[in-house]
Formats: sequence, C-alpha cells, structure tokens
Amino acid sequence: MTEQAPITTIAEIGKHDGETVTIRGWLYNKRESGKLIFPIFRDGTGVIQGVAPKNQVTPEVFETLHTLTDESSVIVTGKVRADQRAPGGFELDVIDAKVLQRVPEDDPFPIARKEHGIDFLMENRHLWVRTPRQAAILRIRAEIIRAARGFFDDRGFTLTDPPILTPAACEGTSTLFPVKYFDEDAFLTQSGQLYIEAMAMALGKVYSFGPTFRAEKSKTRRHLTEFWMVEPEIAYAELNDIMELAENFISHLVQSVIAHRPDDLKIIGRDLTKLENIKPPFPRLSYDDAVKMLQEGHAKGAVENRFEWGGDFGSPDETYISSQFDKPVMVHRYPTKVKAFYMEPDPQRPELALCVDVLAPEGYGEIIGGSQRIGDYEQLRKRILEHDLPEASFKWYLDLRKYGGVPHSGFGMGIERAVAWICGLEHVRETIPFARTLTRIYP
RNA sequence: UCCUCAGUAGCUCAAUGGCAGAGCAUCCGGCUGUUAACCGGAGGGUUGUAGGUUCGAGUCCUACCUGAGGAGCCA
Repeated sequence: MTEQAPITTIAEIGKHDGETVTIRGWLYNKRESGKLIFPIFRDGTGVIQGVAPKNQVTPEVFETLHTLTDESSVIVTGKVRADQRAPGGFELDVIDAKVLQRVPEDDPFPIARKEHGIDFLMENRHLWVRTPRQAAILRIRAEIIRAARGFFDDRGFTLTDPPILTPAACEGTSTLFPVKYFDEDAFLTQSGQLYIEAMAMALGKVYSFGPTFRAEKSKTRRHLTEFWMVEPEIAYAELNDIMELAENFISHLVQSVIAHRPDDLKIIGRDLTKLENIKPPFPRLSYDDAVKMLQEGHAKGAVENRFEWGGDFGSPDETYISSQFDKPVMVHRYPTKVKAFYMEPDPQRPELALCVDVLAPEGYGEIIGGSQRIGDYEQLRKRILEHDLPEASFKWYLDLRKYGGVPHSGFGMGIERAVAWICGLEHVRETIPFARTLTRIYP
C-alpha cells in the first residue's frame, strides 16, 4: 500500500526528521487510549514510540496494531517527527505495519517490564537480553573489548591466541574441566599465560584475548566457570613496567566507555563521577603496607578478622583495602608462598614475589593479576619440583629459559569483572551473553 | 565442601495452625497524548518432593531436591 520508504535504524532515525522511513524490529510495548494507539518499537539499536490515531491510519493497520502482542516481529513504515514528549526526542507517525510473526496471546513473551527473580531471568536469558538494560550492558562489554584490543594493537603488541585444549595444568589440575582428546585426557585452558610467554620470546610484546575455564566451586557474584581474559606479556619487562601498563590500560578502558557509550551508561544508571577520575597514576601499596592497613582496620572494628602477615587476602580483605581508595589500587610483592610457582622472587627480599594484584574500587575485587616471571632455568625447575608439578609437562616451558631466557612480565584481566565494575553491576553473570556458573549451563 | 536464606497462579509476592489472595501478564469492555498509562470485568492453583505431628498443615517437625547470598579458592 505504500511506496518503498528507505530502511533505517532507530539509532539513526534523528537524521530523517520529517521523512517517511521503514524500521524493522519488534513490538516492545504498547499503550492504548481508545482511538489512539502508542506502539513502542525496538530494533536492537534503540526504542521509539509510534503514534497511530484511528482516523489517520487505515482500519487494517489500526486493527493490526490493536491486536499486536509484545515482542512480535514487525516492519513499520512511518513519518519521523521530533517531539519533546518522546524520551528519545523523536516519534514515528505510523503509516503501515507488517507483522512477520505474531506472538500468541496464550503463550505471551515471559519477560514483563516489572520485577523478576534472578533464577527466572537466567532461565530466560535468551529473551532477557532483549531488554534495554541488558542490551546496554552488552554494548558496553563490546566497547571494553574493542578498547582493550585497540590499546594493545596501538602499542605494538601482536595478538597471539593460545590453545584452549591443553595437555596439563598451568597451576594444578583440581580446578580444570577435563575433556576427552581422542585416547588422551586433556583440559580446557585456565590461562593462556605459559603459552604467551613463549610468544613473547618470539615476538617481543604480545597479548591474547580468549575464553578460560575454571571448575572452581565458587558461588559468588564475582565468579563464572567460563570467562574471558585479556593477557599481555612482554619480553624484558619488569614488575614496574607492567604496573604502569596496567594503570594506563584500565584508565583507557574506562575513558573509552565514557566517551563512546554515554547513552548506555545512562540507561544502566551508572554514577559517572566514580568513573571520570579513573586516570593514572593509581595508588600503589606493598603487601606489607596492605597488611598494616588491614590490622589497623581490625583495631578500628572495620575488619572482622585480624589479618596476619604471610597469608593471601580473602574477599572481605580485598574489599576493605579497595574501599580506602577511589581508584583501583595496585597491591604488589605478596609472599612467594601464596603465589604461583612461576613468579620471580624479589632480589631484595626473596620471600616476596614480584607480583601485583589490581583491586577495583567499590568492592569489585581483583580485576588484574600479574607478575614478573622467573627468568632462570634452574630456579624455575626447582620451583616446579617444589610444587609437585610434573617436570616432563613443563619441558617446553623450561626451554624458554634455556634458549635465551630474559626477564619478562605480564598480567591477566578478567573481562567480566572489569565490565561489572565499570557498569556498577551486582553480579558478573549480567556481563556476558550466556553466563556459565556453578549451577547453570542452560540456555 | 561449609554456613545462612528461600521455594504458593505465567511472573513478583501475601495469607495467627482454621474458606488460598493481591499486583503485573493474558483475554473482554471503556478512554484521542499515553510514558512501568488508567478504569471496569473474566479466566488462571496437586502451595518444590516424600514422610510425620494434629480434629485440621501453605504455616510445625524430618529428609531430600532446586535456587539465591556468603566463605574458602580465584580473574
């Protein structure tokens, strides 16, 4: 019934003020007032309200809109009109609406615009992602990934992808997902680090970006069994070099989201004042000083248990430390005993490892863990044996110290924790399209 | 693995040990500027499962199942 109108998206519709256009999407919601219908359409780029007065559209179109059910797919043609009453600034005076598939009323779209429990939402994650808040979070995640890759690409790093199927553990097998690899046992990777160390010896500055898997029985707002990590590794870099890299990296991610996704930050209601000052330098805190801070906190009654030097921080400890700062805090030089076997000891104090954890503000915990790696063959071999690791499995890793070993350092950042912090979310399960947790692998 | 809490309509939740209810969603009717629209009406239930106590159990007890929050471990 209508001549061909140009197809556009809701995000771009402001460029067509006064013109007749076609958008292709879904019915998000509908309000009716007798002879006036306000259908609200979404198309993945945004939401726009349509207006259809009974005396200005054909009886067929009015009836179509009157009986249209939420989330039915629909192709709508209408005239774009700027209107101050519209949240997005524009409305669409509907001329025609073609329904591709109508949602049956006896089995309506299950996600209402009112409250739902988290179990119901996760069970319907494939539909939950259609809601504005979830879509905004996923767009911010995409921006963080884009910014992360751009950061390293622009600084001369080469992207090198480590394997996902691995023959042995990086740090022990208890938390690995086993898989059958023909007649052998293999595991899903829990970190690409050892592999990108090899790449750093070949290419100098490298990074990886990919999924990692941990079979930890962790049931908290900070844990997934499948999550994505970005891991830079640099030949000839020492601890201070990667600490500087880490603060520049995190600042770049935050500032990129502020610059490129302001509308999405607004949709999710993020407090921008907490993000705007995320710029280098970040506070640096030695493990020794962090312990003192925790002990003073205990004396003041702000920390429940008195922390003793030598242990690793628990989640409440990290939350307390990070709450003392309004930027991420870099805690460095933990006791060697509580850290991974491959970390270089501090030459000044061999009981400490040259490592750093970056703790995000607002209780989001550790988002980055990194270290300088052991550069000496004999020392690394000794540590592998001390940790009861099978030397044969690490032959190739030891080779890196046999054929031109150098000081080198790197870190890993969990994407989901970074997204959760930057978005100010309660739980990391909303930061990834389909979260895998201890109790969920559907849908 | 441990601790705490919760399972009642499609969803979110009420119901002193005594008739199982409301809001939202769906359907019908009304309304020409609604913004989670509003107003009137209708349909919708094996109260997670299995036992037990009791004249009587959604409610109390036991076990189990499922989920949530936290601890430990980690990013």
